[in-house]
Amino acid sequence: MAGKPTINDIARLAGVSKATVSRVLNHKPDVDPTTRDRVMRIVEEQSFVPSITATGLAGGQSHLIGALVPSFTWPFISDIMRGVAEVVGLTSYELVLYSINDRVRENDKSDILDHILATKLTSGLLAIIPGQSSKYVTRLHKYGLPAVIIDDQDLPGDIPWVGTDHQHGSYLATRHLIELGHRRIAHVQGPLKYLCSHERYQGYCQALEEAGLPLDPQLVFEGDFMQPTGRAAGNYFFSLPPEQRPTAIFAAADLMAYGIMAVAEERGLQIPQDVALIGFDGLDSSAHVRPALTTVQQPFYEMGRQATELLLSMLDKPRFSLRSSDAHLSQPSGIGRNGEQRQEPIRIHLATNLIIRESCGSPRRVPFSLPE
Amino acid sequence: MAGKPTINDIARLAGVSKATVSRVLNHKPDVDPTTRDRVMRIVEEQSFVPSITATGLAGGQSHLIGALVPSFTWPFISDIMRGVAEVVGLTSYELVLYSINDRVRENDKSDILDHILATKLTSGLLAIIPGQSSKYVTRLHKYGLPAVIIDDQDLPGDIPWVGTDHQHGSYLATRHLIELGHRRIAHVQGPLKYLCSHERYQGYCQALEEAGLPLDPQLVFEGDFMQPTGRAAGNYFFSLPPEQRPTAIFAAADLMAYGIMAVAEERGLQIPQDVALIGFDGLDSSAHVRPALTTVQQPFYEMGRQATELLLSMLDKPRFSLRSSDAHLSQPSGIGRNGEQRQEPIRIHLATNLIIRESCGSPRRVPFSLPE
DNA sequence: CTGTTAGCGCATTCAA
DNA sequence: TTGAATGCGCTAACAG
Repeated sequence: MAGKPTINDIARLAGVSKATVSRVLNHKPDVDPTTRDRVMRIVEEQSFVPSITATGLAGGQSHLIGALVPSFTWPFISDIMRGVAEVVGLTSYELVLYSINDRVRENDKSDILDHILATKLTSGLLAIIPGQSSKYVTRLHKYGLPAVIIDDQDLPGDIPWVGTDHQHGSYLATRHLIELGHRRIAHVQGPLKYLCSHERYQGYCQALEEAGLPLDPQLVFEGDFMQPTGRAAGNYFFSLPPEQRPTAIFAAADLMAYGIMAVAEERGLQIPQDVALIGFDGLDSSAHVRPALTTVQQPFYEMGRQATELLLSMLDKPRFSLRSSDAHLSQPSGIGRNGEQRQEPIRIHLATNLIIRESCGSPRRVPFSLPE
Repeated sequence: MAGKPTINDIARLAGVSKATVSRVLNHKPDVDPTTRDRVMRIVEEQSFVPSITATGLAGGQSHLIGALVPSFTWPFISDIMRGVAEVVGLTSYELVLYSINDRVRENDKSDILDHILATKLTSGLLAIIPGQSSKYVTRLHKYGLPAVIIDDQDLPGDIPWVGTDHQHGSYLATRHLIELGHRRIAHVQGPLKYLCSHERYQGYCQALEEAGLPLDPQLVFEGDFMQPTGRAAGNYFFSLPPEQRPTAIFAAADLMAYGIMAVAEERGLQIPQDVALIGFDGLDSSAHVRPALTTVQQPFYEMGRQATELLLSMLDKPRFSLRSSDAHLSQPSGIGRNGEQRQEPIRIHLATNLIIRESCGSPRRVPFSLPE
């Protein structure tokens, strides 16, 4: 019995058939308690763990879930994966990592999904896949592979989705600047090919509108979430004639805010005295830059958790129960544990958290009160 | 034939037995070229991909490799995983992620390894596991699961290892400071429970000694790689009487260097004018802090690649060949493709790269020449 | 060179 | 409540 004990060994040692061992292992109801105990004792003694491979083959359920991640270039992928791993660790599932190479062409993404579908290794998929590519995931879902999209996507598709409430987060950030007394607030957008960029922009607009402030197109700049476009935005805004210059900037990504900070320093502008700044994402490093950056924190870890729980519940494992959560379900109606009668796709929007630090400063001028 | 075609379908369509299909798929030599072509055509037509699960079960080789990662809290895990994923993507293997929860107690790490061993899901393991815990990995290796340790470890064990040449990297950094004219160079160590902390310290000592500079214990401070201990070190060094104060600091981690920068700023000290600073790790963010941080860049991505290639070669897949590399193999003798006659464990030390930026400044005083 | 026969380790019938 | 048989999709040993 060197190596790994098999179900046969356990059956022999316990004096029962392997069928019975299997029954015990799978918590079948119809097992004599005495027999069950005897089997369990041997199982523990031998620290027997059934082979996932064989279980998968025989049962048709692989007990593996896949995670499709866009390489690891984005810092928050780590946080999402922490959440995913945590939840998966609580179950008998294992996690298979599919990563999209950075240098991959758009078509290849489709190939990867084909591959995932073709190998049928995993019985469910968590997809962190930005922008347009998410449409490929929809196809998976059609072919019967349960999938959950995390955060980003093209259009609200017909596939379960867990992500951030981008609009509300942006609304909070912009509103905070307004409450501090700012009236000329600029916004650096993310790339407009991403839905979330629009959503964040909407939040910005919403706050302005609510406060009765005009939306000045001159104060809106399209970036790409990365530092260099932050610099570009900074240079643009800071070159505006003084009276048209924004007194505050809301950047749709912390990295872009860093770029603005760099430009400000180069030009001798003080943050927050000369211009207030708020970012979006809540990267760890934002607490460490100087001045520390006020930012809208996305609940990445929680996103990973919830998405995994959702997927697991779709896989319909009775031993796993979806925890009550603080999520805002956009469709509060019954989740329909069994996929059959799911009428509308589940979409979970997680709340953001505005972390107020130095970069947005204290109230300036007379803070005017907002409409309730 | 809805769903996924099986090897039976292919066999029928091609008019051969499944054994033959299997032979073709596995590139067996003894197959009639005509037959091979015919089978391949059907395989492509049906875009048939054999089930990894079944292949594993039948062949005893799971075609899965595991990656054990210490949660994702360390920023460079991402880079390592990028390298790993890249190489795995080139093969027919898939990657299973085992992550060690942060909150896990030391014993639980052993449990995870037991779990990995017990489930026998993967046929090889890549372990990124800091410090003491690596001893558990050694056991895996004993039980016949090929494993490669990435970077950190307790003692030079008897297990294949791929990591950074910490000592030489530190040597380069310290030497650079010496060449810039510094004579009082402080060092902030990593936690001494990690071997690499000692190695980095040794590199520091080596450079001092080579330059005939005294090793002043007062200028050595034990940190823990994190920012707060960097602050502590900064406060300590900057409180020293002026003539005992270091003119340069070599921190064994970028994060600790950040802490020093923060303290310097608080005290009105200029970097690099008042004190030069070099970090270790080469985090992306180090290029973006102000002043930009000179640092010893660890080849994380390359580490991931090489470790994976090494593991794959141990798994002895003929279709995969270990690329020639720029690594310094500590044991240049034949690697012994087949595990049998491996006399000594393979240890690959990858070279670091000193990235010179603003934080260490230009030469001060009269740069004195070093012994060749 | 190729087909046939056995399993790999387990879950799931079907009888008993 | 349990045991015996059958098969998941594939590889491997054996013949032919």
